[in-house]
Amino acid sequence: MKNIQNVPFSDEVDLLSYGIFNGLTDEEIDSLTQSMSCTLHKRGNILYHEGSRINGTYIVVKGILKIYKTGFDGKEQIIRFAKDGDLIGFRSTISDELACTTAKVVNDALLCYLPGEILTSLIKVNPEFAMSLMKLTCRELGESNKFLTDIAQKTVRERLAEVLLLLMDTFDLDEDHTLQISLTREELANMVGTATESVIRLLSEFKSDKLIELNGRKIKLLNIQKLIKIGNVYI
Amino acid sequence: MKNIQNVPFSDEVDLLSYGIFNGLTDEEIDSLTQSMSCTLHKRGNILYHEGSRINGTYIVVKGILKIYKTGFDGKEQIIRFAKDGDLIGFRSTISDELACTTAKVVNDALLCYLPGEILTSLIKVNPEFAMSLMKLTCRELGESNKFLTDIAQKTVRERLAEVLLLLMDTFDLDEDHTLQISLTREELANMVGTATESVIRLLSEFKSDKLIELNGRKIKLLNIQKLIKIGNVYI
DNA sequence: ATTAAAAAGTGACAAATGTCATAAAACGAC
DNA sequence: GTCGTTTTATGACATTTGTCACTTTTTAAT
Repeated sequence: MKNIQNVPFSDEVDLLSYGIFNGLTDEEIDSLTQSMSCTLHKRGNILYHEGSRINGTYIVVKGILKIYKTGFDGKEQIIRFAKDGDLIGFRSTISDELACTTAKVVNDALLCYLPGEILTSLIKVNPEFAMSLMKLTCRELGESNKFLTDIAQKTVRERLAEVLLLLMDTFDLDEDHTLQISLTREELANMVGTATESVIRLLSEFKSDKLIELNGRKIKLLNIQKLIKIGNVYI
Repeated sequence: MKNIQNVPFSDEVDLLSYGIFNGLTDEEIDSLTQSMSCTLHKRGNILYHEGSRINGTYIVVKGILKIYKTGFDGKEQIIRFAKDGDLIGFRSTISDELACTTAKVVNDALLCYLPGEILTSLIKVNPEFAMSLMKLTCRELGESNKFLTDIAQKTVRERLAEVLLLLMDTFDLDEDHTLQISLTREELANMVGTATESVIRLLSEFKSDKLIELNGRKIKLLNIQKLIKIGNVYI
């Protein structure tokens, strides 16, 4: 099992570079850094399962994870991705519920674990941090509600276009206008909320329509304006 | 315009009866009560619109509101209902974003408005309150993600059964096993995420199958076990 | 390099759901 | 109570989307 590997030098992780920790005093940062334990995780590794008890939060220092729920028939629904600087798992810790999602490593990741007591004591001691965390959660809630509405009302075609744009916003394009993240067709389907075959067919259509270019899992966006129009994406 | 009516006696509202304010000191409660302004709102009244700036939160003392988003083609998607003891609007206030939903009165409501500065100062001064509010938001986020997955993966039939059960949990049944809230077919459709006609047809089916009884907008649940099974609702 | 497993792609078809048109019923304002 | 409006209901039909079966291609492990 070399899927997880301990990383001793947690002090080399600069918490202050992540906006969320901005309001902390030097002592608080030091103490946090001491309480953290950092680990390297390989692609495919599952950090926690839906239904398990997590008592803390992971800071994503490097890498990408997908956060998904499993439907009653076993199909995944990807809720969001977590990347550098994101916190994961704190929702369950704070709400004092079991994990309602599974977190799986998509790109090899360096993660730092912060025990729940440290997190909650920090919330109680530093109101600015509490406020930041709350802001974060509220924004996430806003996004979740927006996506809920889209899934309920938009067609698969619209949602696929939207998801491509969302991936562009989240992971950027390289110099070649290619999405910096590569997902399987199934994973795309699990974001869009549709069948894998539908994604395959629609991607081919988009390709025929010169909106994108496909090269294995690499997707190059050729006509973003048109994608925005197709996806009915505003702002 | 008698849709809104001022209510002078805000001190008659007992904040402590709402769990969220439990951690507050007597002085904090007093000060909150002084800062509150309470109003009576008639059915149909809109408290705030999606895209507007709200700078505060409303405490629902009595009544029911629906919280919904409007899709790009004007169709409503109901996100949740707010009832006695619920807080609404604080998401935008805290995340410092425009309202991402509209709040409309479904059953005449008594609402108390708490200005944003009071809310944020309370968060900063009382960590226990901050924690409660965060817990609330995290739970809401969990629910939103769950519903997102359901809409993405379940059939309309399953979702309708689920929504009926959700309404049962939220608003209870009366002695007659009838849902204590009455919604139009269109509103049900806007919860389920489907067309009004589909809801009408499926309700008729449920009725034929002796799962429910219909009497105008009153829905009587005859076979909850079967509804749970149809909706694939666990726990 | 070889090979097994996973992923991508395609066609045919079925099922679910939305749309439109229209009629009947219920509701609310006056 | 009456009238106009909204809601509910129903049928016919089109469209979207999912499912299944199968082939080809890609990927990853040895």
